[in-house]
Amino acid sequence: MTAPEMPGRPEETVGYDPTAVEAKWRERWVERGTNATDLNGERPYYQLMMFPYPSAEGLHIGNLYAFTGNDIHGRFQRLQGHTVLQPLGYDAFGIHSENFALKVGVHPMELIPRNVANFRRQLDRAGLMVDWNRSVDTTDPAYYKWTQWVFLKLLERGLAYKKQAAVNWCPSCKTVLANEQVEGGLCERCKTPVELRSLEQWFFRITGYAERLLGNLDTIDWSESTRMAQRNWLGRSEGSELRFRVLDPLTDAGSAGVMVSQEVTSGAVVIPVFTTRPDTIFGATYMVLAPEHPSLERITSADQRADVEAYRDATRRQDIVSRKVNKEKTGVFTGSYAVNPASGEMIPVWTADYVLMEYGTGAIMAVPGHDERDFEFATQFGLPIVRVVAAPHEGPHTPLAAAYTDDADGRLVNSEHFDGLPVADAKQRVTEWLTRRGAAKGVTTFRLRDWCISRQRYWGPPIPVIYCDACGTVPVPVKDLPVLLPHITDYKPDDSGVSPLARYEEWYHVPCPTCGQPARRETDVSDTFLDSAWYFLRYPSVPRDDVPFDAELTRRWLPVSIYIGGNEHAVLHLLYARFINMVMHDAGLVPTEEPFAKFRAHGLIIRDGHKMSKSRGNVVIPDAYMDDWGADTLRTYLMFIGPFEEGGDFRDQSISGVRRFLDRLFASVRDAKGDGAPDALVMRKLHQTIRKVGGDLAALSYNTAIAAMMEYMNVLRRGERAPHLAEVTPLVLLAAPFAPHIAEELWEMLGHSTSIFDARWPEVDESLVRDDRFELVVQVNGKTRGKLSLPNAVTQDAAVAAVQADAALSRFITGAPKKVIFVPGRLLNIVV
RNA sequence: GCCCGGAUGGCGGAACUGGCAGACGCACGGGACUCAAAAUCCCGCGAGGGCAACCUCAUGUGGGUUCGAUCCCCACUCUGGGCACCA
Repeated sequence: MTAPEMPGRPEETVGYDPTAVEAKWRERWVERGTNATDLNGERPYYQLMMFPYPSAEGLHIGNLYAFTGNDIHGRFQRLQGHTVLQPLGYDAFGIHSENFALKVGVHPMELIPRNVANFRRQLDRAGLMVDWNRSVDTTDPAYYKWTQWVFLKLLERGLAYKKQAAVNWCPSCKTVLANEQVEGGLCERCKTPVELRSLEQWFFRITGYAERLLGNLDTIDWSESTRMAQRNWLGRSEGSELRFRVLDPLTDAGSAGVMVSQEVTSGAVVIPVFTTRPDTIFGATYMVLAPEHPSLERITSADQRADVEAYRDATRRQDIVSRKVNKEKTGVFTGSYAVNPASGEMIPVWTADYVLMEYGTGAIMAVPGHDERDFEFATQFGLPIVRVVAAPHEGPHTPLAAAYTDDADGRLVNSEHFDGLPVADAKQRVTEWLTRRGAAKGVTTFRLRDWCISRQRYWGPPIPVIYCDACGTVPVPVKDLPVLLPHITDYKPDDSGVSPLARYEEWYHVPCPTCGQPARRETDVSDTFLDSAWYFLRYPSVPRDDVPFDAELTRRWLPVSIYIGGNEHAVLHLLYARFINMVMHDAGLVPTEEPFAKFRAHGLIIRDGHKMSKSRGNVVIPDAYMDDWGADTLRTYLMFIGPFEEGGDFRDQSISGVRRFLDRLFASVRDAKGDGAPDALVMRKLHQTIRKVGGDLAALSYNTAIAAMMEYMNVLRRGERAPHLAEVTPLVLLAAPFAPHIAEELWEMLGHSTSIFDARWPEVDESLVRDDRFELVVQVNGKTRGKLSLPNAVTQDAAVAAVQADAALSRFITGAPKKVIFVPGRLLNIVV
């Protein structure tokens, strides 16, 4: 021990110097290789945190919050005897970096290493148990070589394809956005209204995995809110596909009021529609096709052609915002009629942009009586509204003031032989009936679209494909990877719809790998989300250069034991990562379908009741707090603010309480003595605390774990007595995950020459915790009136007798007890 | 509009499976130490009443179930988030 012994008067020398202690242990950890993971070690535990984007501003307090919560869990698992792999890397490709580089006029290839170095410095200061031997940087050719390999793997498995598609185009970022990157019609990055543009794009067939991505959600240990967000995003609906015959306007000359017999409609176009309410088929009074529907032109009558084309052109030009914000419905009659397959009636066919080509079949049967949108449209254009469901108090002709969409206790009306059936029964019966007439039942539709991964930008991994006039689309051979991103000075995007790389002929001219003739490279780069969709597979295999991930190591370390990150990635990153992992599993390269056995979203840190923002000037700079208080105090305080999964409010005032706790911890160890026997009551509290903290750490309930340690500290330091070594040594271990530097220092003061993180978590001694007496809560008529200390084995009768013998309690009992509720070991309630 | 979650002292928050509401910390008040201050240590700290022992009220609002409700049920208010013309 280095400090002088001053039992009884610790207050004069309380306190420690975090700056010196933390610097010492940062160095010592590097020297000893404390944070390096032996990948062949026993009981592997893969502790993963979402890797950061290394911004120029440096580490954000939100990053630090997430990483600290992660680190504490990882350190705890290590103390539990696991070999913990806790890697961290950088997600440095993407529009964010590129835009920033353009703004400050520094090439991203110079900017990113600078930012990474600054991040690394801050991360080291925070005392994270990160194995830097297994880091990744998505912009490093040694990494994106394998991102390109992932693309080729999907191409090989028929999961990557190219198509001309209307895509979301941000006129400000000058690039295509994935649906996930459009929020309310605005670019999530720059808030510019997104336009529709038709471009040739690479897509991943994630929709083919929708059913499994949904089904597996029930099998993984994730926060319910995250799973719910994914379910909503996948948006599965089950229904039927009905076939509507549209009479050919050329041969049938169909017009209002003219019934055309089915025999003369042989040239009719059949248009499938998807519905979740086949029971309302008799109420389908018109049909609507999306303006982009391929059959629209075929069915439009000559006299309506001009109107329909004008409408289609108008909607095409319109950006998503005005389509979605303009609530009033627009549409045009096509001049054609379709046959309602249930009633045989002729119903008009319209086109309107409230029907989306991307969902279902791009055409609907409109049931204005029982669908709000159809009701609005029918009202606006004077189309017939027919009631086919009636609530208990309504009849078949009760007028509809609005769409009646409630299907709980309605019964069918105006539906021929189905009249009177409750909706639930009708759904089944009508579906069966329609199925016999050519409809398809049990059809599922997803809201999810295929993942567009093309980006017409510079700062990303080039998509590894070559176009040859003779051989067509040729994948770059794996041996030729990586397709290096060239260092070009003019990487500013333009309106051309192609990547800046397309301006560099010397780069994109390349001989065809198959025939050797002159060919051209793909000039688009891939979406940043592809970089992050597989990085967790890479960590254990760094620095292998011959494979993306080693078979043996992957089998040993995957799936990830626990993944911690922000809920803002609930539907983007987490869904893509699950998809890519599932594909790799199908390819036999990864042991499980799901990459993350357990996922927990951490909360957000706000400050003084408000979200942190530069404009508000309330941003917490981690460096400043580490200077003033030390990293250990900042870490512990962040975790003490509130439940880790909920976040909390950062208040400057409150941090002092945590620092006081660490000062007292330091003083306790320094003052502890080894002679004599430890105090029995203190030891009981200690072992209760060991149990409590262990349980809380496993459950990420860090705030209550810290409270429990503080509570123990209050017991430990009560009175003038110097603590006993046996009373403080386990406490150092409990505090170690939170405050690793001071814990190492104290561990050394306690005479250890190896790292505290190579020690073991203290065992709970149940014999110390157990007590043969307990505090019985005494209630009279449900009101607590006091408590009695009684033996554990006390019977109800004995407990009642004890209460009656106690003057302070028995005075509440007036008359004979009517009823007695006795909860052994806890409570006695006497009802009089 | 639909789907999740939340609301507890001056503040952040705690409370196992329906069983002592307010742990722990901050702020605040009082005391010890000091010439003094800071630091440190000790005591108090939901509201109202009482000299006191104690009593009454109290977990967003209004009902309900129960011996007993912060916890379960119904209705509502406010609030955070997700989805949103998805047929």
